[in-house]
Amino acid sequence: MDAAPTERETQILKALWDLGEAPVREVHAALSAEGLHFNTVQTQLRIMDEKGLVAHRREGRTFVYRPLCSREDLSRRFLHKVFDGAVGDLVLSMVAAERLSPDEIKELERLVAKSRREAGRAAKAKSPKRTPPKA
Amino acid sequence: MDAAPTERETQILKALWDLGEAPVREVHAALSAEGLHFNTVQTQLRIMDEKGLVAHRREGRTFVYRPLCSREDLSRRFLHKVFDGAVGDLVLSMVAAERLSPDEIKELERLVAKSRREAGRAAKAKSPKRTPPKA
DNA sequence: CGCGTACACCTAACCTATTCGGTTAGTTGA
DNA sequence: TCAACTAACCGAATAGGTTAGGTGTACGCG
Repeated sequence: MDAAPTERETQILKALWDLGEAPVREVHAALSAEGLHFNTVQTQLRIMDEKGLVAHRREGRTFVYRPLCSREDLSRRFLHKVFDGAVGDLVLSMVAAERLSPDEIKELERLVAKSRREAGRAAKAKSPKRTPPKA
Repeated sequence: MDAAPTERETQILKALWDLGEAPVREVHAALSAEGLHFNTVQTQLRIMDEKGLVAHRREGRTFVYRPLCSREDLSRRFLHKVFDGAVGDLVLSMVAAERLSPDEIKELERLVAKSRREAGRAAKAKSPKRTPPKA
């Protein structure tokens, strides 16, 4: 995906991240809190398909959609748009903005330490991991 | 600011974050790479003013603008929009998306450790901090 | 076969974002 | 005082996002 998802599209992507892969009906159901018309969701998905944000396959007579844009993609986009790629600044900003509790900060330390350990290995392997589900 | 800045508005905000405070002319100059018409920038700033994304004061005959929306604000918005507020997930995602070098990871560790140290103190004090630049 | 349901597809309507052209009105220097 | 400059203000034209109403078709059922 090259195009940046709009607000609504992001919402739909979120539903797909949870569902992994789903027909319009399920996406619509997952977004029921929004009170959108079925056709609205269907149209959005078709547009997102054209944009390359999602892909679909036929399952009998219905289309089953799956996301082509991950949270990482959005994170990267945001990072460069707002922080010009300075990860450190983003994290600092996060900590400042979210008033993390000591527990949360410990958790962060743990995560960072873990990724440090994995960094060495990942250099050689392909580091799969974060590719969304696939039913 | 309640409204989310659009793409262009984010770009203008970035210029203001760097400039701290500036008249249209300077913002326009800072965005010269975009080849925008002066009036375009001026109009955008007026709209952003109405939206509450920036504020202005008179300096003789010209308006001097300053940002009312910080990087933290956008970070928070993004965090909740995409990760439902899970900071840890965001950081993980960042690390995955940006292929951080061991050095960068060490830097992150340092930042997190520092904020941990500050968290203790901030608990008792009022934790000011949150006021952006001021020329 | 005739009907209701479920779905893909098309299109219209509306709203917002984005970009400028044109106008008006202070300021300055000749 | 007038011409040139600069900046605020107004409005229009275009594009894209968002929503939903219709149409046509395949499917299962009495």
